[in-house]
Amino acid sequence: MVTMTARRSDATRAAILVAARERFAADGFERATIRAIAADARIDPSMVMRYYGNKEALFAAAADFDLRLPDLGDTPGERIGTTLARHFLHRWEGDETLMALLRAAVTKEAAAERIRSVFVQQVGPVAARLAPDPAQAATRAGLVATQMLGFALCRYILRLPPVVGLTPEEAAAWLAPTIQRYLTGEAQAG
Amino acid sequence: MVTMTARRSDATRAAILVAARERFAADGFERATIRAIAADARIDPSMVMRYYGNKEALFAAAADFDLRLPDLGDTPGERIGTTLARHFLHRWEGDETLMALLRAAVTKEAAAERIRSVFVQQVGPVAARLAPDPAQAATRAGLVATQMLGFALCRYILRLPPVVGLTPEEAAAWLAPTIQRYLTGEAQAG
DNA sequence: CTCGAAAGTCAACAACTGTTGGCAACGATA
DNA sequence: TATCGTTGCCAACAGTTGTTGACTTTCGAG
Repeated sequence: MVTMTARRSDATRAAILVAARERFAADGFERATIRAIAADARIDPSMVMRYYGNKEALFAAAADFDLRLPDLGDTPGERIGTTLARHFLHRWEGDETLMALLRAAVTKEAAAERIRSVFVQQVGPVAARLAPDPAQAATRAGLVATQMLGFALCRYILRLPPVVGLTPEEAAAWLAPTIQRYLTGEAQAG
Repeated sequence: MVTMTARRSDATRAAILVAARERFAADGFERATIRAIAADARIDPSMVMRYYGNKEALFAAAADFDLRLPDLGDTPGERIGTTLARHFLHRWEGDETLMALLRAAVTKEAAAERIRSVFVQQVGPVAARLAPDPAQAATRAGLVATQMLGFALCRYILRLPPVVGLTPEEAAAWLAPTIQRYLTGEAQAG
């Protein structure tokens, strides 16, 4: 048979991945142990090794994700900040992968590199299309990253009470003008 | 004699603290080992335990710091954003303690709690004095935290190239209007 | 039913961790 | 010089970690 048949172990593989994402998101890379992940998935630790090779590769599989930025082609210029702010918030609220990646990125260079590549490949092009000055597109994308990652850091990881207390709508309303200015506002000379 | 005399071991204590700050800043709490810190300080690991008790207490001693926010009493209202942005940047550029604290805060609840208390006790009062609406002072302080910690995260930890490439003056120029608006701008309803 | 690969279990390994207690060298005080 | 607290080093502990290999069980194809 040429077609890829579903293996009997697919359920186990998936359970490992779910447990790994949860543990990496909650504890970071080094505190999330293979034994704890295996216990959550109700299997033996050695199965994790068999199916994913080692801890690094397991993390790489668990932290694989996509920002899924919208096209923005038909978005009116002045609503870009609001649209992007809402999208980022929605993405963070619903996917543990992002928390796993951010927590690990602080102490694992490989995870930091992945975050960098996500911003270069996914936020960069958006900024390139919207920035009034192509030469500063990368800087503008970076500034957007500082605000969005900073918000996620304070809300989901550090859990600063005033930031946790904001509703997604309130948060988007505060952040939108910042994103809008970083992307399309006048350049700052310093 | 009542006055505290300098102990012969003060130099060692200080060397341990310097090495600990460097390692915690570079590697985070769990990857910074007592053995590595002791090696950097050119002493035996057991000395670290004798002088600081355990790893938690060593971290607490190494991560003890003060934001040293300026008074802002005689700062014209419209220059508050610029003044604060510059102050934060200057503080981050010159003190490894902040990096050690942020790196550890991502995986250590005790370190996250310390960051929270720093913002409540040091940024909160500033926001309370400047915010047009006292009820929203805490929210405004939290928003300032999202931008400043997010910038530090992207520049010093994730090392996003466009953010690393900014000069302190350029960075302050971009961030100042954001800080200004979060502190003194009109409230967002959501 | 038979059989062999796949799936899962179990025990152990080597390395590393924070931490401890014993013991030697030092240095000021008497 | 004799004494005693201070400073430092060494070796070891107990626990945890990622990882491995041998073993048994399961189950669908022939």
